Amino acid sequence: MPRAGLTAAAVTEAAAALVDEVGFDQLGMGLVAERLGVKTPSLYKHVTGQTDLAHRIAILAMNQCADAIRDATQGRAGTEALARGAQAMRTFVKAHPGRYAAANAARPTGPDDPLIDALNRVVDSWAAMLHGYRIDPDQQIHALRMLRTVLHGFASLEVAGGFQFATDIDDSFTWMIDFIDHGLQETTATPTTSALSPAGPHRA
Amino acid sequence: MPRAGLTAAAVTEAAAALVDEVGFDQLGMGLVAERLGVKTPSLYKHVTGQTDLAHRIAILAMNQCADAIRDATQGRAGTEALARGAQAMRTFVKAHPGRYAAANAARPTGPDDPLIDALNRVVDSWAAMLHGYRIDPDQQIHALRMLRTVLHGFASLEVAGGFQFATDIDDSFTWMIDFIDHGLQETTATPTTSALSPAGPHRA
DNA sequence: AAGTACTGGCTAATTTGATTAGCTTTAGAC
DNA sequence: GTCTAAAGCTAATCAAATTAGCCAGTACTT
Repeated sequence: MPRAGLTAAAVTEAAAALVDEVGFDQLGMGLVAERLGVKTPSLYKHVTGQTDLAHRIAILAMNQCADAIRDATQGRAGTEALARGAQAMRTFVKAHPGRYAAANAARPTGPDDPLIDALNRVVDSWAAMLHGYRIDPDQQIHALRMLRTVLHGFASLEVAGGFQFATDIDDSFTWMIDFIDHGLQETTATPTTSALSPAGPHRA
Repeated sequence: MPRAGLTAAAVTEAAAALVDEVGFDQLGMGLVAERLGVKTPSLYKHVTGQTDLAHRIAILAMNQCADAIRDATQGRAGTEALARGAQAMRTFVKAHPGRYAAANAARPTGPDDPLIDALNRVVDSWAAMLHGYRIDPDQQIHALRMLRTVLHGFASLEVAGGFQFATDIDDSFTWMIDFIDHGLQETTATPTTSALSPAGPHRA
């Protein structure tokens, strides 16, 4: 009987494809093994267990997501980079809902977890997109967190089927990104006082 | 041997308290039973199983969240309602991370699932908050989705420990809400052309 | 080409946790 | 006081992950 010739990476790929189809919460060693034409215990020669496998899917997902964003924003800046980066992110998540869910569920195991590097690659891409906006350095961190919040929030809600009417969702997304874009431009252009805090964040 | 006097609601409450402490992914019938001073199989007299229990936690969570937002925004409008409602939401999620996670994981079982009502109560609150902004009816849906996106995204990232530096997170949140508030005011005030689409969403 | 060590995959056994079956006794109605 | 429906219990069942230990295929040496 010939061998399957598996490897940790191959198992991870198969599992990632699986969760994209059946949902992350349906991940099981049995299903992965079946898909690879192998018996369940064989998987343990390549991954230490289901937890490890989920963690590997998360790393794969974040790196692929980072690649997609990088490719989409290469050589662009400001508004255009934001629009393309955001679209790339959303497209990736819609195409790979299961591995995105895995990425959200994963927790770094330590300070040198490759998952952290992968996450940082994504965040760095967004930080780069913001450079085109000449934002006050003090506000960079807040703008970056808002970007993460918005992109993660939208992807997360959409994947979870959180939006009632499937129609118009594309419109809502571009509307939202446009809203952010306008606001970011005003952040530097128009000193304003805030109604929420005495000296609002929109000051230049 | 006296009875524990349990009920479906009591089991749900105990389970909700449990997941807030140990995390939603640690939910288990054994832990819930132990906390109630009862043997595991006894729980099945009140809930049909773990899936049902998680679903009940989700409904409880959404209703409590809706209550919190309603109480915080009663009689307020516009900027103030937005600021208070958003803070109420965030406060609730930080106090009850486990049940919020349960709410995110839950899927409605049918068209008349109480979970849908609970979700709608939250969304309605936000829609009410937006009324203070005199937004073009065509854009209401987009603004509402943005609000959901932002509030859910932030809560979700924060609960997951997604923000690296714990300091400044309060500042980031108010900054972000302030950013949204300014943008929403401009949405009606300043007709603008969009860089992303020929006729942008910021038109009046 | 044969020998050999390593490694991948298998079967069988173990463990953990959810769920079900069936019994016993309480709490409330009459 | 008795009677009935339901609450809680113990014991049994089921499903899925994981572990133990065996055997064969691969690759490397000579």
